[in-house]
Amino acid sequence: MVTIRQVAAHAGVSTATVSYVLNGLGSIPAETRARVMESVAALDYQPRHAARAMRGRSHTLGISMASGYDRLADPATAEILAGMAHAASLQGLALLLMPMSDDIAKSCVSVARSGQVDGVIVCDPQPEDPRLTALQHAEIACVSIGPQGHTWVTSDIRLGMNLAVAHLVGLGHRQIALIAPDFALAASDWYVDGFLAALADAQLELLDGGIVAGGRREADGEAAMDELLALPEPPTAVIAASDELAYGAMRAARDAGLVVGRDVSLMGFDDLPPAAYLQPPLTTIRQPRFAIGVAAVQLLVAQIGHTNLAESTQSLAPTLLVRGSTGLVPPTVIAHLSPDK
Amino acid sequence: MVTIRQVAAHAGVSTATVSYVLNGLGSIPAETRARVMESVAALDYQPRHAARAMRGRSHTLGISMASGYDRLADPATAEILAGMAHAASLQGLALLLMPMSDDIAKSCVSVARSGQVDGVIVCDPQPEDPRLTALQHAEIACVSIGPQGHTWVTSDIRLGMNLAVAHLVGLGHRQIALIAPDFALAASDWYVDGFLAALADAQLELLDGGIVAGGRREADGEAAMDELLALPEPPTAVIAASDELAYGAMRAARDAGLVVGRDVSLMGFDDLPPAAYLQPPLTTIRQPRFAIGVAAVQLLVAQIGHTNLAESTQSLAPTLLVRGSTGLVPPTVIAHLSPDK
DNA sequence: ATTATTTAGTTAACCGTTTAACCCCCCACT
DNA sequence: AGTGGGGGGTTAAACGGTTAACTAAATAAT
Repeated sequence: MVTIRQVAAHAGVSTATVSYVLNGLGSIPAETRARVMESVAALDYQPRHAARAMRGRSHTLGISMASGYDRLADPATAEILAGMAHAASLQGLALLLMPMSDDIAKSCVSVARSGQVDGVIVCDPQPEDPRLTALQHAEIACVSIGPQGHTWVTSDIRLGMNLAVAHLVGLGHRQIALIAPDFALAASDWYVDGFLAALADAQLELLDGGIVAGGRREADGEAAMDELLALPEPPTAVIAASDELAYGAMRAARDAGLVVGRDVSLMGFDDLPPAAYLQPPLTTIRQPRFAIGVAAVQLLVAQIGHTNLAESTQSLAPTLLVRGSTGLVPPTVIAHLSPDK
Repeated sequence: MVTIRQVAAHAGVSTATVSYVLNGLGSIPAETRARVMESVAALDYQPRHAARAMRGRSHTLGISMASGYDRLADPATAEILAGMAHAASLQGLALLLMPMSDDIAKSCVSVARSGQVDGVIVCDPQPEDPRLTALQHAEIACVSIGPQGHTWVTSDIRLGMNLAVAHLVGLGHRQIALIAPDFALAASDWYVDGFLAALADAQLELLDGGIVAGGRREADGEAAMDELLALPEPPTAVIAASDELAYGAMRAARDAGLVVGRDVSLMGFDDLPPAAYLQPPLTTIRQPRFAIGVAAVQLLVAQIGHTNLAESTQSLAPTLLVRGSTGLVPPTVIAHLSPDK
């Protein structure tokens, strides 16, 4: 174990000088600096992280998951994490997947208060998430992934809905329905609000029964689609608030004898890995997950430096991915409608 | 910032006593113990991680990625990570996504030597991976995900191949081909060896041209399948060494006018998220990714305790997932073959 | 009755850096 | 000659725990 003292002795200077050289502080002439660096190299010196962390910061950001680390296996979460890891690495920061006990809020705060991390990124924040209140109370820098707490970053769902509706309108659709997301989701209102706003933008009226309760799982999407298809005036296009709902909706449509993309258009929301492999490939709104991760790190870093815990939020733009599940509004439907109106 | 000294003063004992109580060491009577714990609670004391890490271990395991953190976005990697995080959390260990510079091997070793982590899990080890040699040279505990280095854990590819071949043989197939993986993969030999061994087990001969060079991407699988279908004696069943190759192979088969699962059977290897959503859903070999992550942590922890760096490897069993892309060998082919033999 | 052991603690020396405060020497300026 | 000011360092006090070594009293063993 080589210490800074040994390096100092080897270079014939004091430990302070070595420290200054290593941290680029103080006024050290090039000649001394070179001698010290030589000794560092010769002894293969590596400063102890724990010792430096005792004074300054740990240069580590914590990641807190809502319930268990099973969520990490979710491709969407993984992509956000990749963005965070990428951004952190660029700044020379490490990311810590914080260990957790039964009381997640408590274990999350204690890891932060122990100084092992300089701040925390809260993933999947629940409404009134106890982690957020606890972190805030302990005055620990934190950012949440999702609209919760005082500093957060999320996908601009409203914009996504606008993109989706605009795409369908551009294809001639006038009767567009929404399969709503799980209402337990923090951003669930945004889907509905965004949908309604987008309809208004396009000067369309909401179809009777045009918003149907969805949920989270594929089966929910299937049930919702069945409901929509049974409507007296069924929609020609359907937006599912998540890809997973769309999977189910697609099955329901197919089971009803409809060809998705021709007889009825269907859009997802998320762009999960299976989306491109469905038959037909799913037109969807891609969430800017990697960018969300990057932004979260940047926001957190900014917050750690300055003690001003000013609110700061960021909504990142999703993008439209046109694939095969959406198409021109079927002429038969138009014919059926023309005399109707 | 509450320190151990303040707790000691509050409880009317020395700091040593507080430390012993907190770590469950020494012989402290229940009465004193209780008094100390009360003070800890009253002052809301939280020991500094850096200070404890200066003496003992950091109770943190490092994760090193091959090139960049983009790999984290890969669902397969994510699932392994979830397993690691789960296992680590159970032991009260944190997982650190180590920051990295251009020279990954160097930055990986320096983080470990700085004592920020007690050991490293090396993901996606390349043949002759510089990280492994460097870590080993620095005598840092490490485990790799994949057959490389002295301690590793991986999926039992040979067993997987056996499962695959056995499944197809059970369906009556006798002419089975393999689309080989990227030969840059550390375990690439295992796929071919396992396939050959499984054929031998079933007392089948290798088809002429029955092993075709694959690769990594979907397009490679497509090309490989085209090649197989053009064979004078085409296989009735094909095993792709990865799901991604299978996606391409499925497309090629469909383009050739074949119904996968009826005219030709196709199997993947991995079970990635899209597999279940293909048309037909892909029969595949599910890699025990979560379990691999768990095992990696356990192996690493075992290695950290004892300084004996004994070799220790673990191959975890994959499982067969029967879906729609495999079926009974087509009768026409049997008819065609019967007189042939 | 004396010695050995156990119990219940205390004291203080670390662990390896950082950094505020200080020092000394040399040069320039008045 | 005296003074001021920087360059180029050094010294030593933190930082907040852990733990080896020690003490004092109580209990057990001989």
